[in-house]
Amino acid sequence: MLTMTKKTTSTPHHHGNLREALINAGLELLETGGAQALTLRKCAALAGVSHAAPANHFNGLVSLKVAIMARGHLLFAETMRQASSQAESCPRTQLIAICEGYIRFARTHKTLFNLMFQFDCIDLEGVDDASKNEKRKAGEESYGILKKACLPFEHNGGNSLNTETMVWSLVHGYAMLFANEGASKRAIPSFSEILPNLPLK
Amino acid sequence: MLTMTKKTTSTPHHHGNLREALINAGLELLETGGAQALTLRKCAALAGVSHAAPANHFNGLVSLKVAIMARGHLLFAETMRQASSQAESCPRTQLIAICEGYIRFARTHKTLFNLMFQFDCIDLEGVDDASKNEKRKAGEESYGILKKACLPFEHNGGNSLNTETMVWSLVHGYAMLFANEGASKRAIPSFSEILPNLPLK
DNA sequence: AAATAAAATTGACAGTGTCAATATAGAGAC
DNA sequence: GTCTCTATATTGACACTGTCAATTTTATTT
Repeated sequence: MLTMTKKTTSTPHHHGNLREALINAGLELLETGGAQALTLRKCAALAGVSHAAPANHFNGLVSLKVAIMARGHLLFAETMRQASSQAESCPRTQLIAICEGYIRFARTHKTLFNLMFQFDCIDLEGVDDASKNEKRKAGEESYGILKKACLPFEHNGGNSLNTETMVWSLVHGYAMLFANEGASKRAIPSFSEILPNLPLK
Repeated sequence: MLTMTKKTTSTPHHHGNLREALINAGLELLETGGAQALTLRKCAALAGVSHAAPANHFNGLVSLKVAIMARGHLLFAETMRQASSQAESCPRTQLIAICEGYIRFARTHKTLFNLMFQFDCIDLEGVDDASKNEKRKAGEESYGILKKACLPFEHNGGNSLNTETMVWSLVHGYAMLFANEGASKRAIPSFSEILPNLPLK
């Protein structure tokens, strides 16, 4: 008898889907224990496997981190999409809402946000292609939301790249510098107060 | 006989000035080997002492890192001061020069810059008071340069805090996002192109 | 010169990432 | 159904890390 339509994407061998489980474990450790709690061995333990099991799915800790960064960008994009959908359609209102989503994500997921936008970029030598591709794709998705919201505007000579770059720099710097509880000593202006008046196209 | 005028700030015991040497070693390791090369044991080895010697000067690795952040802010301030002194006195020219110094520092000292502006703030519980104070003071010094350059301008209702916050966010985000060689694929606008036109007071 | 405090050393311990060797489960071929 | 073979997971080891306790060395003070 032909066992037709047998699952081609069958759950692998022992665990089921360890790669996914390790990413989720990493996210959880990051949220609860901070950056230094993100450990290959802790992820493995949280997923219920031995300490060396992750090696079958990630070429070392860095590859897992890159996969987590990718996952973070998906959550990031979702936060901005949600903010956009709850705001009115006026271009400036939309842009502000998305930026506030940006900032809220940074505030809510400090450690993940920091990992995602690490400045001294992770050396991608030796990182899994899967993780790298996921990160690139998810990064483009999240950036695309901001980019789209900049399209109605014009800034410095009609080059839309100028607007994108200005807005992205502004919101990213604001999120980095002020989306921390520690900075609450000073009365920081809201983002809408520092966003320059952008003329519509 | 009175041994008057004996050095009150005498060089301590064995090493001479191990605290300073450890900070310098940390800076060097950071520049040459990246973030993960900054290790208590490597610093100790580079300073020529045993692996546990740093404990006499820093309450753990985090305290050393905070001291290194402080030192970084001094270099940061120096870079911006130099940029300022080499530019003409026109307010906007001054501001742009200082911001370009900001960006140049980020580009030149990627890992140090990242450490200095780590988003998920280092837990300062248990950090040496000396390191904490150094960092606060040096941070105020570097920020003061930018702040001063914002004074001639007015933005959104005469509140100078708005101008500072806008400019700082903008330059910091720009430095974070684009002061990396990896981002050179796209043609990024220069900073002066994205700095909005700020009316003078 | 003796006593005291500061600084550095040594040794140990629990974690960490990573590698090699081994065991095991599932997939496909017959 | 059985047999291979590959993917996956385990175990054990290694070097390296931060940190602690005990000890020794050095400098200052009395």
